[in-house]
Amino acid sequence: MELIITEKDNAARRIADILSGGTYDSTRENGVNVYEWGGKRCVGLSGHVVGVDFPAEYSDWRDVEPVELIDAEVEKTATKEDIVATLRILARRAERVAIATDYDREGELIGKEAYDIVREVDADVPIRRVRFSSITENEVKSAFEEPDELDFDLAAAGEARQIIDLIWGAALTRFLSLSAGQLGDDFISVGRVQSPTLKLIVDREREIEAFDPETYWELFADLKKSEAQRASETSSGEQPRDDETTFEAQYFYRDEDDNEAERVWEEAQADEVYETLSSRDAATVVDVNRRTRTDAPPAPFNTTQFIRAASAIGYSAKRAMSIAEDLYTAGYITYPRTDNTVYPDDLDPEELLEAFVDHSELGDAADALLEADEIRPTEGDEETTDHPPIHPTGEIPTRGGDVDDDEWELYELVVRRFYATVADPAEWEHLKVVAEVDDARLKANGKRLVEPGYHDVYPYFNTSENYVPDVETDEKLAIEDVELEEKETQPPRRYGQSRLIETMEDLGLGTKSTRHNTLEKLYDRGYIESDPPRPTRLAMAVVDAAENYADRVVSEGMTAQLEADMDAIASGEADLEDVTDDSREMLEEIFANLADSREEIGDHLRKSLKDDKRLGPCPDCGEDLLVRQSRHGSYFIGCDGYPDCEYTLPLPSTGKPLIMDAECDEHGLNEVKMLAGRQTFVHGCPLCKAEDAGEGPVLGECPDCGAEHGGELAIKTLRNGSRLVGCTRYPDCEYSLPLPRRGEIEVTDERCDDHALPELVVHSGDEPWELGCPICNYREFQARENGSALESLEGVGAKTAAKLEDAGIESLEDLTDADPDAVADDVDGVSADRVRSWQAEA
DNA sequence: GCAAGGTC
Repeated sequence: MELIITEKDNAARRIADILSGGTYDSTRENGVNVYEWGGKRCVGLSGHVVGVDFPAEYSDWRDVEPVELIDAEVEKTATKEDIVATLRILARRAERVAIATDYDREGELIGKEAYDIVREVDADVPIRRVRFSSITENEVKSAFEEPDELDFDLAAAGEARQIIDLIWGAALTRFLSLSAGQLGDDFISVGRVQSPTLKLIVDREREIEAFDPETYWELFADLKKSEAQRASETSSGEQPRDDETTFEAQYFYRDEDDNEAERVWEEAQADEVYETLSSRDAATVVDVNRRTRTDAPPAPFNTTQFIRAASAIGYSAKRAMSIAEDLYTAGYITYPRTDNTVYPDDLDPEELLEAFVDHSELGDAADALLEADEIRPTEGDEETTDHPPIHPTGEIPTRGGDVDDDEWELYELVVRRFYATVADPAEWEHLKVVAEVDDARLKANGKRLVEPGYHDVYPYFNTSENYVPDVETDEKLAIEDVELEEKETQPPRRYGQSRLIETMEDLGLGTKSTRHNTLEKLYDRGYIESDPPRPTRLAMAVVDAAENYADRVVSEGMTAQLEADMDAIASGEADLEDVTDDSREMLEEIFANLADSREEIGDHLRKSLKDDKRLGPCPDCGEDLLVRQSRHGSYFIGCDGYPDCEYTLPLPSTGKPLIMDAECDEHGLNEVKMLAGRQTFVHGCPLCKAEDAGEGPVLGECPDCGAEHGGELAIKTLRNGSRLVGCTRYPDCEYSLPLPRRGEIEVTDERCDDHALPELVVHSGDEPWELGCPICNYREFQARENGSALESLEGVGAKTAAKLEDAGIESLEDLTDADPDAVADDVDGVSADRVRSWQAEA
């Protein structure tokens, strides 16, 4: 039996189809598809099925100094066990093996991983490598007729990357996370690709923050071609429409470098020009310049250009790729992850166009394109072996049936881009007119699309025209209206997602398959927010720290060097050990410098984390109000002065709060926006909102003002639907407690011994849960949020603290009262002696 | 619970 191994199931099925002439049988082994025919079996991997990692003894972040990771062993372990197991079973029965993974570096490494798995069960079976850059009958068949050998050097280049990325990423990520005490879900990550990408965003933000706007003036005049002149030109003698004779011209002058400049930097000078222009009735045309420009059709889609085009019609990078993935899996478009911008020879554009001619929406354009004498597609700069550029397969989905509207929209984009690549160039006519008023000059730039060319089939680019009438030199134009506009220079704009992805590609950061994921990662890590992405203070602190101590990891130079090293490994000029050893040495040096600065770095990071949550001063005590999250996931605003100050404000139940720059005039608090995808909305000042609260059932006396003024606590519902327990004397008394965002709240008859408030039960989902007394509930939460006091003890981290809490020891007091032996029995990995030493410490 | 790279 011959075993054929591909990179993914989809490719396995298509190759089986081609090689078997459609006669293959499909079976499942271990939940993995296997395609069988005439003595052959074809199975698809799922990309990498093994991954690199450190041995288990390095997995506890607190027990291992990050620097130790540098020289730790790096193991390969199966990450897709079912596929690895299936591969082993199939390999045992194979007499020959063909590795048919993707034709690029990572494909070679994935092939090598499969090779190693096969070799474990059979040391002798012949293993060959077949390479093809698109899954078409010709390419696949000829590849299998001339099998080649696996390129072990190329695979080793990929392995070097894996090892270096793991060591640098893990060691520095752990160092920063530990220095700031950010463990668990909120770790602070660093990596060869994510950090330089983050630095791009942070650098731009620094420019924006440092930007100092300057005032300047621009002058415009409406010029009108005289009626008489116009009439004499129009043979029919009919009056032209007014908007066809009037056009806007802008004042300009020559700067020191003899370039045309429009901005006037001195007000006095602007006024002077304004006077000149206003004092005359007419301007004289001194120059007319007409030229035609050819506007070439765009190159075929690679991943980046597809994302860019999708983003121009309103799709985020993530959404665009997810839809492209679905269209690919369903067979409507080719593989969406590609660097290639040159169609392969196998692609017959005419044949593909013919597939569309009968289609109700896409047929006319295809018909028109087929009328051309010769069809020659455009080519981009990048010709690679990985996959063809993204194009339609010729299989057309039905709109509203096979695909929904969004999917159709992106499908149509891919089809029309293909159309554009085989369409004619467009032609523009540019007309530049310069007119003079005394020594002041005005110019107008007109443009007209004279040959729409590819724009007819690809309507996604801006083709708006700017009308300037035909005029002749020395012609007099009436000055109708003069305007002087005061403007300010603008800071540079933030990068949008697609612009970032393009820049990453230019800098060589990430790959076609990972760039959009890297952006998502930055969002997940709390480094960027909103779209276009804006960096958080945390992001700025992380980039600062990296720039100061590990410059390499925030520089695109690390990737450039790694690429060069990988090329050297691939060509046999270097080996994996040389390259990884050098890299380890560099990281050792970085850690030598980092050692003394751990606290300083941690302080800066912690401070920035707090800055990201700060809204302004607490109206009760003046400390900072911070956005916090309750144990149940809902957000609210609490005071940093807790427990001395128990001031809180509620937040809406939908979305994740984003603190905006805008401040409330009345309370001096930053306004809040709730990020919830399409339902994102601006909540505004949370204190203003709280003042609109509606009241529900009364629970009992207000602990703040009840004794003195008779205030009572009630469940209140705000206009936006969020709830809280607040005082009936609000706004005179601002005492409040948070409530969960979801579920019905039941007020039970049982009362809390400490606070005399009723216990609350929340009904949401299947199981009602006991919230208990709202004061106790909030105190418990605060204890968690502020970190357990137990963590202040020598050698107690979040994990141990949690274990102690589970055993009923929730405070230092509980600990000193406890019997050390009983604690040691209850808590795994804690000895009675350790408990005694904590008791002494407490 | 670290990275980046495949794939879903």
